[in-house]
Order: sequence, then structure tokens, then C-alpha cells
Amino acid sequence: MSSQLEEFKNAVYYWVAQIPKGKVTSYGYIARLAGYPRHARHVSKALGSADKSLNLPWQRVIGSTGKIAFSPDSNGYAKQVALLKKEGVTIINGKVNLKQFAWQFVEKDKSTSKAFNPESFFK
DNA sequence: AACTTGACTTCAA
DNA sequence: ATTGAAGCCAAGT
Repeated sequence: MSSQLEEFKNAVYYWVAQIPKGKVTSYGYIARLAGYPRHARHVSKALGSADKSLNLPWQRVIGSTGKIAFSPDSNGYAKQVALLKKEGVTIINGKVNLKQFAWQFVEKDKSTSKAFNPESFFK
């Protein structure tokens, strides 16, 4: 059996992997999709401990206000900005214009929502 | 057991 | 638009 922590991580990784190239979303949003509301801070922790072989687009996860979560002088900050710019996302003063780049997982199309089922993605 | 620490969020000045 | 306090919660000291 897998620990609850693994469940959480897998769910987070799954949803982060769904973010389309050139779009961004927030830690809190991922937490909700994963089924763990109020765990935004743990999403960042999970990403930090994610295996690099998963090739997760971690750079597409930012703060709820569109701000890069890393400290501006940090190493990760520069890396994240570079990666985002590379895929067409514009960053102004450390922030992304959410009106333009925010990703929302919309389930209005119920017929395809089945394709996005974390349960079947792992294992 | 008590306190600190985050790649967070929300709300009120 | 900015800032700061408070709320959040699992992990680490």
C-alpha cells in the first residue's frame, strides 16, 4: 500500500503534467485538482522533491497572483523565468499576466473528462 | 511537546 | 497597486 504522502505527490505530479505548454496555474489550483484543498504549500514541496526523470513542467506552477514564487535573487527564479520565456510566457516584474496565460482545467466537456483521471494515470 | 519553516492564499488596510 | 497580518498544514528541529 502506498502512503498518503505518495498519493498526494502522485496526484500533484499528474495534474502538473496536464498543464499545457505556454500556460500557467497556481499551487492552490493544483492542490484542489489533486483533491487536497488548502495544501498549496505542500504542492511546492512535492515539486521540489519530484524526480527529475518525470520531466514535470514545474515552471508552469506559480503563485495565485501570477507571481513567481521563488525569491527574485534565487537560482530557481532565473531558471523558471528562462523556461517560461522559452515557451512563450511573458514575465513582467516577476509576474505573469494571468488574463493571458492562466490555465483552467474546464470540465464543461464531461465527455472527455474521463481522460483526465489520476487514478488511471499512475500504476 | 513546542517552535520554526516554506516554490502558498486570502483579506484587510 | 502595495503591504502586511493571519490562516494554512505537513515536516523538520
